Amino acid sequence: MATINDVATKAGVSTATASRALNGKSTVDPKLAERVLAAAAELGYQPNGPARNLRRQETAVLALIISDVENPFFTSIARGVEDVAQAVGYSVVLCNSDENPEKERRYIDVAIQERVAGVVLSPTGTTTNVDLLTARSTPLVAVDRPLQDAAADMVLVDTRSAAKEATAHLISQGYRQIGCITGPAGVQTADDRLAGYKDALRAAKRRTSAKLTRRAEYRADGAYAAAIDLLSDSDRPDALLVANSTMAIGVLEALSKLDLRLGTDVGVVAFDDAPWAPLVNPPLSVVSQPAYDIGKVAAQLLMARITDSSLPYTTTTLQATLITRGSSVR
Amino acid sequence: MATINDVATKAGVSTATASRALNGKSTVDPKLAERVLAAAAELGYQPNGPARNLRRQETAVLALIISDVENPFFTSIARGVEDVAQAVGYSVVLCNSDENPEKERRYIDVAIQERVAGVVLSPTGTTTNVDLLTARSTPLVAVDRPLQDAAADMVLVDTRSAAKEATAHLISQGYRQIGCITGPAGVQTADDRLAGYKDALRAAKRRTSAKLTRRAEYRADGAYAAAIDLLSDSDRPDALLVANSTMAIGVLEALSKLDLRLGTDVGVVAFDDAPWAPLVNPPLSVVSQPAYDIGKVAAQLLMARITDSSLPYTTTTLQATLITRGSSVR
DNA sequence: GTGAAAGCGCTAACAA
DNA sequence: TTGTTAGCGCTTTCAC
Repeated sequence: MATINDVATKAGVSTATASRALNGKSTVDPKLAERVLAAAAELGYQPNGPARNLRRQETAVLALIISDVENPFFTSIARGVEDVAQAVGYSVVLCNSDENPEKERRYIDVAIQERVAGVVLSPTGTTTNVDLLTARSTPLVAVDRPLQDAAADMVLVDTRSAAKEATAHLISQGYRQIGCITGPAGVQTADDRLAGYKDALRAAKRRTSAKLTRRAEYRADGAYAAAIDLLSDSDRPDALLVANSTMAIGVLEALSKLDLRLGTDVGVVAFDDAPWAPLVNPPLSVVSQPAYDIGKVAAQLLMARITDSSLPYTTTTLQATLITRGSSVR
Repeated sequence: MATINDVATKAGVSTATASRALNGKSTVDPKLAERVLAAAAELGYQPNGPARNLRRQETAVLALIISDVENPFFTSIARGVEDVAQAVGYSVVLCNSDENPEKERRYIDVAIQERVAGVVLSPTGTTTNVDLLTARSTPLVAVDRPLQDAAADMVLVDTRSAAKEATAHLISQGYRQIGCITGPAGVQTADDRLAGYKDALRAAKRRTSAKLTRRAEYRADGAYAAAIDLLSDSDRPDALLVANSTMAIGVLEALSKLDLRLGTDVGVVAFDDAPWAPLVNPPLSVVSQPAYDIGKVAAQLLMARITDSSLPYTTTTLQATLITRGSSVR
């Protein structure tokens, strides 16, 4: 493994000059610079990242800790973060906390230990402890879910009013008993979507009933069980607001299992416009969240704060849009 | 930022002892060790990763370079890799090459510069240059797609015979004109699936015709265009083998656009058992690849080679399984 | 514009 | 069992 010393020797200059040339500093004789570059190429020189990072006390790496790599919503965020980071020469390391606070904590530790330049985090809970990050003043942006009074920028979606709008849409389509399947209590997006659902019922002077709402992990299987439970009742709901697209899969499976027709027997609107949503029969109505933009904005905020740590903390709230398709029409 | 020196001072020992205690070496007096640990906790000590990596000349990090984060097939692989790595205390950084050889090269550079312990790569092409890795003897495992005579383990899927089996299934179901939509030439999985398709036609003494096959990027939009093109012909195919699940989305959109009924008008079998596959109407028949296991095996091979670099290179070929559902039945 | 030299924080000889 | 010390590869003063 050629080091910068080897390159310097080969080019007949000091390591200092080699370093300057390799980093494109202007204060170096073009002839020398060329010799250094040539030597580096010839030796197949690759800078030693750890050494550089140690010396510089900083890295050009962002950590992106998301709660579920297998959820298209989060991978879209990842794309947004990555595109911004790439453009300014930063790398992104993706860590999957799997909705597991323990794993999340481990990855935060790793991020600190590797001295990453900044962290984008979709917290597993509002109580996620980011003090370690704050203590070392590692820039942090929370996405999708807010963090209780943390020193961090946040990029959120106005998911409560989106849920309200979606529910109001179901009401306007003539569904009478509208239920809701949402995520675990304490997960802000889950609570917000449930709240928005209730907002709409209240606005329409409908009674809300605990019998019509279910909570489950943000996964297909939990949603499947919840849907079976909800829809097996004789007084079953005739429409459902579903809190994300993985859950929607479980709900649609339940419908099919119970021989209930989507749209006709049970209207459905689900959060997240998964690529397959238009393909089911009838096509699935969704609340489309601007996932890519969330990632993009988050990365921009992070880069800005890396450059200038004195910036005030901001919360950006993006809008979601209701896309009505056949599944919410009688 | 407390350093190990601060911890040592606070505990009243030398840095060496502090280091040993922190790393759980047995050769240290339990009393002292305890004092060190207490001091570390009190100071909120977090080891400096770059310094440690520089000194140790190794990192407990694996790089996983995949060609599409938004494809469930690859995220399943990621889960497999991650689970194995976690279990032995390694971190995984996920890099998205986006089927772009340029990005792929950049990430390989990053992996080398950060001196990762090993790389799992789904190469964008067979010609992907991994010489840099080989030169520094960084352990490498290629997944999904083979690498031409590279010093690497490989974990592949017998996708050619799976394609043959899927096509034979379509033939047995009475489809007469079977077409194929596959990925770009030069991408081994794309070529293999096409070859398997032809194998089956040949075995059934059917003529193969270039008019029935199309190539496109492994994306929904490309497959959509290809399907529209293929199915608009008066002599259109009455069944299609589709090379992955993102493409399947495009194909199903095309079917719907052209008002052709899945299964009845056009039988379809697609690669990859996406979570939504059972939900379309009729449910989509698929070739299910053991993605999670690919990742798991790859990580195990990598860990083994990190431990013992003299191991012979192996190629593991896993089987795919045909899951027939309604979309391939008349 | 260039070089000599210090030092980032850590681990691992080597000595005691 | 513990401490002293060198040095991983790099960047960056500082002096010239």
